[in-house]
Amino acid sequence: MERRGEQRTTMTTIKDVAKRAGVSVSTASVALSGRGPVSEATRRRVLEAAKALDYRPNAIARSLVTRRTQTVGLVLSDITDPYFHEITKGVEHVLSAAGYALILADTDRSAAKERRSLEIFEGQRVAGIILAGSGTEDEAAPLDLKGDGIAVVTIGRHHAGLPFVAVDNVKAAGQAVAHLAETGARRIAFVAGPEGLLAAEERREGYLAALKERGLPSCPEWIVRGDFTPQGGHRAVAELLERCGRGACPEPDAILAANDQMAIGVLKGLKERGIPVPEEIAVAGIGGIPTGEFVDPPLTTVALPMKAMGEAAAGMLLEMIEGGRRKARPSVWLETHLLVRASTGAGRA
Amino acid sequence: MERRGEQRTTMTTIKDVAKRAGVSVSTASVALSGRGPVSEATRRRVLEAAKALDYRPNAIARSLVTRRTQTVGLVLSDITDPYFHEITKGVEHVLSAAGYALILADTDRSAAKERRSLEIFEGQRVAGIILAGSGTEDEAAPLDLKGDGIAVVTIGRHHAGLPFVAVDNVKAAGQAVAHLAETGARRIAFVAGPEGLLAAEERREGYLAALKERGLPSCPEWIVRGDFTPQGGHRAVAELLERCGRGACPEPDAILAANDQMAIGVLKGLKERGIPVPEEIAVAGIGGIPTGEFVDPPLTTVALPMKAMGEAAAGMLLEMIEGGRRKARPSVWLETHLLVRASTGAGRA
DNA sequence: TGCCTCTGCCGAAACGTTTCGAAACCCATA
DNA sequence: TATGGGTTTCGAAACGTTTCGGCAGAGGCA
Repeated sequence: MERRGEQRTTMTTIKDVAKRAGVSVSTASVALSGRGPVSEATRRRVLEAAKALDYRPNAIARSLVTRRTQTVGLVLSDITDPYFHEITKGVEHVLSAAGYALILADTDRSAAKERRSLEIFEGQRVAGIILAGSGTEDEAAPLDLKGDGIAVVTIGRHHAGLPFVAVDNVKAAGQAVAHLAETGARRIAFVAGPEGLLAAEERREGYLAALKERGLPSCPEWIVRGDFTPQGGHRAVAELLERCGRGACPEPDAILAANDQMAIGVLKGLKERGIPVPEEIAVAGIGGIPTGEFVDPPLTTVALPMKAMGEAAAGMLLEMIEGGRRKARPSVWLETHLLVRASTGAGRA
Repeated sequence: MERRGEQRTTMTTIKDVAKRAGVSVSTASVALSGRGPVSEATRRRVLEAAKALDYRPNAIARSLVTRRTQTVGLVLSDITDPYFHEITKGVEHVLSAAGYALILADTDRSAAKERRSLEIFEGQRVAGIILAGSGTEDEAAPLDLKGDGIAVVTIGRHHAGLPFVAVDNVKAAGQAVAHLAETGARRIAFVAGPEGLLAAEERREGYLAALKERGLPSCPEWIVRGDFTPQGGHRAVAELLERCGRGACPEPDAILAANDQMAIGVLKGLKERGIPVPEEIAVAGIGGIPTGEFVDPPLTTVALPMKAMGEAAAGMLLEMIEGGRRKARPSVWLETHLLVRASTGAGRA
């Protein structure tokens, strides 16, 4: 029998309101929504009754008949990653201002959990879904959604054949390399992100392209893989210093990390070894997370407009939901900008 | 007319499944939920049909008739504040494992937005609500919820007459003071949190109590108000150094900040002034946010078990929802623990 | 006065489920 | 062949809304 909970949700219904106001249910509905013609007198009576009874329309019943909900789902790969905080904030602001509820799902970077979350969203009949964070494998699942009338927008997954909000990661990495070069770096190492992750690969590509473009030397030993965490950056710097110098490659005079989190780990690693930053090795990241300002030395980075990305994605989604098919859905590229701080700055040759 | 969206959600319904399997709707329902007696043969046919049609039960319709949803709301005051990240993660994990959807609301520390979020939650008929982050004013609104059968658990708001998960902030501040004293500090300053915020006041109280208990001097000029942000901590240290030394109070030899964010701001301020930490002034925080490990010097802090708090709150809520009135609802206090790092450590007298 | 139009209100149907009581079926027993 | 009991299936009602067609009454015009 599986006798579960007693959630006796006996809140007041529109029927109660109608009775108290002495009108039919349909009239009450019309009066409350202001959708049809009602005399001023009854309108007032209904509103009064609703207030007196503390009536709260049942969104569930409403959705059932209108076949439309005021909820959207946000899927992200790890709510603990600073990258998502501002995104989430932006999304939440736009949605709640429009009267939508935000359902959050954290996939822990697991494709299975992502799939499951999407199923729950479908069950809830969300009006739309925002996919943030990186599908590595399994780009098929989100595509399935297109079938059943759920609007989808992705953030930073511009390859999936869905409308997206993104930044140019190739260019972002290029900005960082350019800046490092301008401050005198000649041997720039790179701490890459997790394999197969789109943003990570693009930044790597941008790094290599920028080296070539500027005629800077490149060396396979200067590229070491991380996992987008500070711990990963910390390990990476150990590996980097160990393998360079004794092999064919000389030690780098700058390190670019594919995200800020790793850059912060790099700083910590260098400090532990007593290597002065930026005098001996300059360090830069990509991301622009708030913490970067407070580490030592403060971190130079290429800032991504995260909050704007969240807002843009939510805005696009709302247009798609409320505008129906008529609205075009222009994906958008947002600009990144260099944030120079001390980790590449003063004291440098 | 306000002609809105075209969200034509024409997904397959249980009726389609029933037709394909050649049974009635009610039989299909029973077969799918495994709730009543069905012959093995029809059960299989129904399941097959459901799979073939990619049937996804409509949670909305289900909720309407069962008068029960599988959603819970989480209200927090600022999703950007690291304090909430682990909490949110813990909550999400427990809920999604139980098949519940998490609706997120960010109040931006505004009582009006909190009230509005709660109204939306009521409209959605969430099964339960978790209130994290600090209601300063307006503790009445959450209490109203008790009326209409929505379970409520608070995190860190143990004064509101609702079941709660909390830490002993007084004791936490005491732990920090004790540690500072043990490392030789005699003149401990305090960067307080925002006025009226419960956790902030308790930590302040704990700081004062601990000073008294250990016979350490206290001085009103050593207490300066912050706002729980790094910028606030940064400003606070400026104010502190300005007002002390020239007045009646000597300069402090340690600073305890009411949260880690402010402590990080304090570190930055001291560094800018060339004051060595911990040699001249030791610094500690309360919170245990990840960033603390990566600032310079790494921050000593009293760690709060944030993820466990989220998990505990979600667990309690589920018990209340599924267990009905029978279940007792024991509020819980979780333990804090000191995390010693360099900001109070080596190099100290 | 009679007819028409407009305004304001109402009843009923529908949305997609679950659940409950009753009908239908099967087989065994009398 | 009837009766009975147990199993399986079915039909209908219900959940709380919105929406649509229609109906009553008021007012305008001839």
